Amino acid sequence: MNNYEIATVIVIFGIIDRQLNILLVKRSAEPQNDQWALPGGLWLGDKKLQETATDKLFLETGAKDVYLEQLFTLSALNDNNPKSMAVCYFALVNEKKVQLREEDTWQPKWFKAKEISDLAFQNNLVIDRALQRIESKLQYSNIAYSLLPSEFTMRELQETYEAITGNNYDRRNFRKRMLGNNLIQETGNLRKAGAHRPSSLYEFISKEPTIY
Amino acid sequence: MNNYEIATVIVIFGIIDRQLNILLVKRSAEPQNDQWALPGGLWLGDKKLQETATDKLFLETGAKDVYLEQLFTLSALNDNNPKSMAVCYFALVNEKKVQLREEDTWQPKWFKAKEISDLAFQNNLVIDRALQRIESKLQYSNIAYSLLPSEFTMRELQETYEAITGNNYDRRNFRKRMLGNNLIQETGNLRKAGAHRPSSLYEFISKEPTIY
DNA sequence: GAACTTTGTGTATAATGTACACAAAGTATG
DNA sequence: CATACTTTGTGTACATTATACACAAAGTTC
Repeated sequence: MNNYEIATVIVIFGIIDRQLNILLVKRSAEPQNDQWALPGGLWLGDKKLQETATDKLFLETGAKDVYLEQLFTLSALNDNNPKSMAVCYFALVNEKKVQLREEDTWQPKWFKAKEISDLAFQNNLVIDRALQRIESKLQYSNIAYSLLPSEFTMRELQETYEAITGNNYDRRNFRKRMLGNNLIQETGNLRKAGAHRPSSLYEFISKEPTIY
Repeated sequence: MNNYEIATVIVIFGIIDRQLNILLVKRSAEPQNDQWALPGGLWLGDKKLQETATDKLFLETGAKDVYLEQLFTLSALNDNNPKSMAVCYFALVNEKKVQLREEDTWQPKWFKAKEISDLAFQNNLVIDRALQRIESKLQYSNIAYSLLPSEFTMRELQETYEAITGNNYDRRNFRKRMLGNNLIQETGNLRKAGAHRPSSLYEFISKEPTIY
């Protein structure tokens, strides 16, 4: 009777070498065979939308309990089918904890966010919106917890922020801002890491995703 | 083969007597017969999603070229059908320019936002998110243009803001803030309206919807 | 022309954000 | 084991922004 084509699409962010990366997979099917694209899959209606995205995220990265938020929904994603639509998400994962899927076709790979261009299926639009969203939420929410280990140094936190926004912050002011936000606290532990004063370790007070 | 049920749902805001109102329609079909609900309709895939919402908005209110923004997408809106989903929008209309549809069943009616409760189909969730979104966008965007006539007094603008946020602002500081935002400007026209000094009229510099 | 009502404006203070320099706590080296 | 080295940790002066607050201006009404 009808031929709706409903997909979920995820922009998965990770930080590698102080740079914001996005996970892409290579398509091994028409249309757009052999092109890199955002991971995603069809929604069959057998579970909730968000679960479909969560499952896909786990499949590609093995990541669980990470920050995942809906971005928006696009129609006519596939030019050939006006009844196609995509519900788009973005997720933040700690790249070091992640185990990328290793299989035949559709292998995932990290790409620097700044260097991605000319993807098919409006993927660039989705990425742009995801970048805007992550940057603005960084200012007032705890979403960075999902990119970092449970304990981290102030410097690591700062480098995470800098990777996302592209700015450089003053070390002293950054510390004041973060501690003033009441989002993180000292754990009491120290980390000795070289010929210098050891650093205090911090943690996010809450790891509940902030919705608005 | 499949039985997807894809709907668009719109939270239509208007201001009446300095109070934020939301347009509801009464259902005249099962399920939830005779209950008030957010206006919406099925997406048939014959046009883009946003157009479906625009058309529905026009049908209910006669409003065109108003601010309309996507909120988010919900699955399992209809408990009886897991393959149902709703793409939710919110819109801002100038209540005085609006001509509500007057027909048999499904007649629309304004309700004060604060007094709405216990709607079906997760409608309360949708309204909550719409309220959060409109309030936060008000702070840095021009979306209020859609609630006001093209020329308005500073007081009318302030009352609009107060109706939405529920706050009272200092007249002088509000004026400074608004003029500092570079969103509005004087038109040069005055309005004489009673036994007092006439008021300058203002307009939004741009009426392009601000996306982020 | 006196009373009344709303519009329009400036200034002092508080709060916040930004710029910036030096001491503290370790390790490595001779 | 004293000195050099490197990164962490902290305080203060300044600029910018937000907030509180009072009086003159421009009309209408009586």
